[in-house]
Amino acid sequence: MTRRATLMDIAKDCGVSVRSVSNVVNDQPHVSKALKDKVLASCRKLGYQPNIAARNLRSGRSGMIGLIVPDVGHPYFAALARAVIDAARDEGLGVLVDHSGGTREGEAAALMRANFQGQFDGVIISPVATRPEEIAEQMSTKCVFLGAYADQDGLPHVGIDNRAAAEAATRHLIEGGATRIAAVGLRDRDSMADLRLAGYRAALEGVGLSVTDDLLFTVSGPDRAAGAQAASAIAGMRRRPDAVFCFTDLLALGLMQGLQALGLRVPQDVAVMGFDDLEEGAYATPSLSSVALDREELAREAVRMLSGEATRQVLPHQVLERGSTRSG
Amino acid sequence: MTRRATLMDIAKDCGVSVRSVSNVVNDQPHVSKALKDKVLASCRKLGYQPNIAARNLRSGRSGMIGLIVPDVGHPYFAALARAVIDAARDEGLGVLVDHSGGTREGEAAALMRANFQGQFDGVIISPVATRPEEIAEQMSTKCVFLGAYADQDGLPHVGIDNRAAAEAATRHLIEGGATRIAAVGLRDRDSMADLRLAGYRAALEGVGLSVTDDLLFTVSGPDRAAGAQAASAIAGMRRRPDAVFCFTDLLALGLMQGLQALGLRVPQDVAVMGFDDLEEGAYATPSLSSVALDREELAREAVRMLSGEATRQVLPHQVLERGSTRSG
DNA sequence: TCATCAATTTGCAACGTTGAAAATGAAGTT
DNA sequence: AACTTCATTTTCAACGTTGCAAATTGATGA
Repeated sequence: MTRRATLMDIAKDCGVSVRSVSNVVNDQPHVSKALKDKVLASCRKLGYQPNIAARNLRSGRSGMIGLIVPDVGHPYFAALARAVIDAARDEGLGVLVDHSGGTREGEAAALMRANFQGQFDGVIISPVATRPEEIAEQMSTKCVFLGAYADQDGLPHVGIDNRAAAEAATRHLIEGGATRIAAVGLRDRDSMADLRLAGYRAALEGVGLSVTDDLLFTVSGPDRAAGAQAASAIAGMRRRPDAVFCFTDLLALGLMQGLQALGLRVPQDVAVMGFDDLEEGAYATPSLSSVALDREELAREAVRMLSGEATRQVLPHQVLERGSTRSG
Repeated sequence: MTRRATLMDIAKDCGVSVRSVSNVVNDQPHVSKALKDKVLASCRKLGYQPNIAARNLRSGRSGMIGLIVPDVGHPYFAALARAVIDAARDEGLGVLVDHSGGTREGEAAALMRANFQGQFDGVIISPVATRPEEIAEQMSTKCVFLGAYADQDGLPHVGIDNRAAAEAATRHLIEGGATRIAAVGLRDRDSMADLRLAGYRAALEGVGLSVTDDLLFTVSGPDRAAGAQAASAIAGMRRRPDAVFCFTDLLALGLMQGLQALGLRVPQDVAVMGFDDLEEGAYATPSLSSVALDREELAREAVRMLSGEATRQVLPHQVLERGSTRSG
């Protein structure tokens, strides 16, 4: 195991200056073909690999971005991470992934690590429990926020119009004939949920349906178990809803499974609408209706924003009708 | 926007040498309390953040490891990534995640990026289409292989005994009363699948059941769709199997959904066994029996192995009986 | 032939940190 | 008083790269 070759080794081998080798390696203009060939041959011969740390030190950039999500194991964020990694790759960037657990302390810790860990060329973050202004303030690198925050002016941000999307989703249930529609989601501190709740409200009020508290179910987590729990609560109601709008697909999947285990049919007894368009939802029984967005576009936009000036992108969404809301 | 503070700034501010500041920042022994206090106060005052690139250059290590999986969006690898990130964090390491798509070219490209992208302190990789020796050969960093490769001597490797696990899973189906058991999985180039197939064979032969080719289904991909496709094939068989062993949970989930859509009951008509213990399987209808391993332990072991000497760890597995194989 | 100019190549210094070893200084020993 | 010991602090020189500006080369035109 011998020392890695450096620019100087190549330079000596070729009998040229270190700087010239660097020029070749970095594809600078004004390099003669002869030099280039000679140097590249030598690089291959000696197995030259640039020392990224040195390059980073000198250039001040790292070629890496950070991605902070609540939980990479969660299907939604897994899909998001994939999209971000692909988008970053297209820009020649690597992605260091970290997760926060979705708690305030967890997010604070992840931010610390991001500040400390590396010189990121930027950080993409999906915050849950911490306000973007607060995050931007304590970060030493440019941050782009991914997801859905209402009105944080000036902070770079990519997402969809959650309120409008939730309203459209709820309206879809109404158009399917539902008249008593429950909402299931997180509430506490989660501004995304607030927006979706507002959309749900707006849809009901838009057709003169009243929103009563007994139709609102706050869940304990963003997972299937929480959805299943909501299912028991809903199945046991005196006046059972004929449709449920879940703020995320994972909740909806847990809910569907719970309802069915309790002998209710989806969508005949209860229609179910999710949000996120997880692949898993398309394969559930019945397949889950959901709100979709273009994740790849979302990721590309976020990565682009890290190096650009734009600060706010609202991407389109789409309500997908599948088995869980298909009447008849 | 002013320049970031460096060790030298702190040194000047405190009237001590740069090296002393470094000593404090790095918690070296033999630092007087007075110096330490003075320096730390100054660091806070000037908002000092160490320059990681410089540190990396000087120390020759980066505090980062690479993780290369076929697809971070795949639930199994998403869960794995989470575990690796957690394990790495405990060692003070960050994880740069990349995916290969599971093809030979994709893996080659990911390896290139890993070699180039950064000076990793190590790379953890779950190869699919490329042989570990081949990978180890072209990597400039230490690699630990995650998953299940048969007999690659000397290469650091963590996994379970796939053959034994598959045998146990199949035996579980036999003990449930199945006599005609199909196997569904990838075949091509995927040595993990080979091992599982071998285990399946061994279990059948162990009780005198013959393994016929019509019971072996090769799928086109590692996803639900492929499982659903297998379902049609199986449902349409002249002599239909009474149980199916799928080499992964995702296949099993697609299969179950497919079978049910075709009017077959699981497990009454066909019992289904998966492999991987995805959270999703526990919430399927019926819940999916599967082979489990301790992912956190797997990840910890892999990370540990990057800095250690050990080269081979076989972790225990466990067959979980759930609804999809529960008779009566 | 010589000045001019563009294309190509080079030297120097710095990026911010840490390893190695040397210097300092206080306390203890002979 | 001279010598050792030990904790603490400092000096010096890299680590491998690239920005800058200057130097060299070779060709062109006067």
